[in-house]
Amino acid sequence: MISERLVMLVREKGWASLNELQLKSIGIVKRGDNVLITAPTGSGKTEAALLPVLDEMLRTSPEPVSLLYITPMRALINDVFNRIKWWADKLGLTIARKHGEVSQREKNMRNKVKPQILVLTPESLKIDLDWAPRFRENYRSVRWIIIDEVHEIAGNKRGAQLSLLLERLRKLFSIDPQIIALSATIGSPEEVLELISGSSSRRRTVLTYNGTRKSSILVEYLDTSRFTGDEYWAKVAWKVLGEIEPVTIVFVQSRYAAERLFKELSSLGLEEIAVHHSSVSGEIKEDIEDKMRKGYVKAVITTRTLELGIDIGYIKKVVVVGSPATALSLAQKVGRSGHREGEESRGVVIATSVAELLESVAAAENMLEGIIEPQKLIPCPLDIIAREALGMALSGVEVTPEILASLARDSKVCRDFDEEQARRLLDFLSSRKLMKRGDKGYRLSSGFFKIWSFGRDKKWWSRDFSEFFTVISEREVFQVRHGENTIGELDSQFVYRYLRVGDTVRLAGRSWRVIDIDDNSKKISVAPAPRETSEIPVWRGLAQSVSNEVLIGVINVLRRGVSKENILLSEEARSIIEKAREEWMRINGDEAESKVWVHEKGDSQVIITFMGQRINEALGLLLLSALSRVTTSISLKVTPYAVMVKPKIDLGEVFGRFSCFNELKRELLRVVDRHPLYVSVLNELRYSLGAIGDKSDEEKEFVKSEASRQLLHQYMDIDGLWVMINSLRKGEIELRKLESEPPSFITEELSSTLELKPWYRDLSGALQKLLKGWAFTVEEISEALLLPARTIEHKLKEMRKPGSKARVTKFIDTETGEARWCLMDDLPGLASDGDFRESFTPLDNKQPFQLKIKADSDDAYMEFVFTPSLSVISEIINKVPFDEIYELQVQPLVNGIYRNLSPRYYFVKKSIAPYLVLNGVAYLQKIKGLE
DNA sequence: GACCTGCTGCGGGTTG
Repeated sequence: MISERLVMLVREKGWASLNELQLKSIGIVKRGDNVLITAPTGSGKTEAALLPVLDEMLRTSPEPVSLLYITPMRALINDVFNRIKWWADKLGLTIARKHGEVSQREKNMRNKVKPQILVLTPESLKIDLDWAPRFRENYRSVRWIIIDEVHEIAGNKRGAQLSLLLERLRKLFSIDPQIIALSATIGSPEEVLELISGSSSRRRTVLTYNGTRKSSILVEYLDTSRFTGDEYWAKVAWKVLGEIEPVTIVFVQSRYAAERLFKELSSLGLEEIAVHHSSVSGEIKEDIEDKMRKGYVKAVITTRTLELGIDIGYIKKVVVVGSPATALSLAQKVGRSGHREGEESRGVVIATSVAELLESVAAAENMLEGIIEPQKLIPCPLDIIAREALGMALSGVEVTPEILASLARDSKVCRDFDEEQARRLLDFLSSRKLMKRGDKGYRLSSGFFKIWSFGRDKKWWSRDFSEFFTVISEREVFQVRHGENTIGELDSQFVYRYLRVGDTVRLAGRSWRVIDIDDNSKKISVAPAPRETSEIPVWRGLAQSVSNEVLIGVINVLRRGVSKENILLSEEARSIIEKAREEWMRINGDEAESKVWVHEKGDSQVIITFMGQRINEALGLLLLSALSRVTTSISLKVTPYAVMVKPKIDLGEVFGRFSCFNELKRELLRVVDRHPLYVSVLNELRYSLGAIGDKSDEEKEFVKSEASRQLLHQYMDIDGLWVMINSLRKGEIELRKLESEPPSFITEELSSTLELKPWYRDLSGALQKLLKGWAFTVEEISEALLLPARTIEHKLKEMRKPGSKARVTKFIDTETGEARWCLMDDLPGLASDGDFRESFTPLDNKQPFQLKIKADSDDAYMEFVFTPSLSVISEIINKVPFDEIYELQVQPLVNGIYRNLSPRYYFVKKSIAPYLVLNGVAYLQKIKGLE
């Protein structure tokens, strides 16, 4: 099947023969189909794709560049480059590699010695298509494209980007290169193949190869519920220590956990172990990988970094600490072990809670059954399409709506993208000055280089030009500071979702009270706080969410017990599962039909749905919107099993409000921009669409609706929620009250989940808009904006200070005695003829009062005596030698019992001071009258 | 103290 020359080389490599996968793939690849080969790591995939292509290349000695080998990771490029180079050198083929860390010198060589084979990242391909006019011409002769580790990008925005790039390549040179994609076991191979095939006219073939390798999974339970801090880690370390058989990979869920466990294992006397995660330098990582190949280490503690890509030699065993959450992630981790033909992959999962235990068993069952989660791509991500439009313009093309629409459609990134939508996108980019109309279409405009800047005339919001080519956004963190000292960093998603001013958070081994959160500078100021029970533990609540497939598996385990034979359970794990099953059966009995249970306790309500994270997230958003009409203090927790909400709400009534899907969707869209994750989604879009700079406050409807759409798609399942509501309405699912306690693992899971809190992006802008022309109490504002009162009050106090963009002030509503806030500039209007006139009108203007004023908190008061009329007061105030008053106080001249009630006003501009003095007098006279 | 992935081209000039 392949030429003699290659066969000789296979022998020279020392291989007895090609393996089953390689033999199978040669025939299929030679047919010229677009192929997706799914096979476990270490089964010789690279050669399976490469050999038939090399064979063809030998026959035709094609022009440079004829083979593109694309992989999503730099480390993998270096690895693959060296492997292919061995063949290329022997066969007299030219080869080059390209990624961000390849030296300029090596990159420059490409134009001198043209490579027939080019190994590169999707981002480097984009650079060539957008920005390398000279080298780009070589792509004309591309005949094969191998895409390695395609499962790493098919489900995310990099996948959409690559799909668009491949389509651009086809259209640019009217070519139809053969696509050969390589992937680990995935859930939706056909769709992935379709996405990268785009408009190619070649036949599609999926080649699935499971090999002879079997897996066995041991699930263990470690009860950590009574332990915290050092004790917790000591317990985990002991457990892990007992599992290590060289070489073992131990997967944990955070870099911190990796370092902490390493320390603990070392102190237990374990030597020859290492830590591997993204913050470890590349050099050290390579050294560790080398030691693994040589068997010089006993164990490596790692995050996901060792799940990806390169060859790490023979691994005896894999240990996973915590819930694997998806069968895909478990399969990829366990697949790292037992690379010898015919040998088992051995995985041990250590669950640290009952829910984790159930999820681990379910994930293991799914994995062994081959139930792997499908890749879920956001359909039609406008930000990614915009980047391709800009990229084409950067390459000198005038982009027309026709070109853009057919590119998006043919690439399958956006199947129903029409010219009208394309025109709207291009018009929006033009309105943001990234593009402008040319003779035939849209060209690049100077605004593009203001965002993606070369360093000259850089604005504070500018990004480096090179960042234009990647869709991976920088990990955003808030810096936590106590005075001048930096305490640590917190992930922005964590902050948006769970942290508010006034909360107590645990960080760097102590408790801190949050004093201020500045969204612009991404800084949080804190002060030491006494230990409280209500503090927020940073490490909880943000783990990867449990997939629906695993959730269904959990329900099966609860109904039927553990069914697979190759899942081993420790005695303890088995009895814990039995206990959980008993509790489950106690409330559900043997009845097959689904129910939604509602359990009330005190002022809170637990809704047990078992419908998964995404439906429950949507339900949470719906409850947030419903409750916001009733109250201002809402507490909400979301898990895949249940939603907890405070205060209680009549669910039947809430669900009854919607008679069709569109009504439900409209309601959710109304409140979605207050969802804490909205900010992160929006931030990701803003740069691609140019929605930044001065006008960022008034987000254009265009950007807002795209951000809402992506948020709903990514984190919530509103179709699923509608199915649930509709089934409840039709009586197919029962809404039943649960009188007894819910199963304890559900309560346990809820208690370790953090409260979700609404977030307002640009809160001062929202307050400014709301307050315009009127005056509200904090309670009223908090209700209107769905935010806790203390957050509002904090912001308003900040906004009254000089220098604030929209200054506010507060006065007393004499009718109710409540404080009302308004825009400082609105005060004269409200005082003279608004509904609040009474609050600024003294009942008696003969009675003398005393006025006390100071410019700063340390200053002494200036004191004046006056009788209340606007002109008299203004005259007095004008004697004050400063424009900004720090504190202003009005007192009755005669001592009385209400002397202590003298109203005080802070941060007052001199021009509005007379009105506040009148307000103080009116208030004092009112309560005097009440005496 | 969630995790992971990526990131100018081209040609002319100077220096050893």
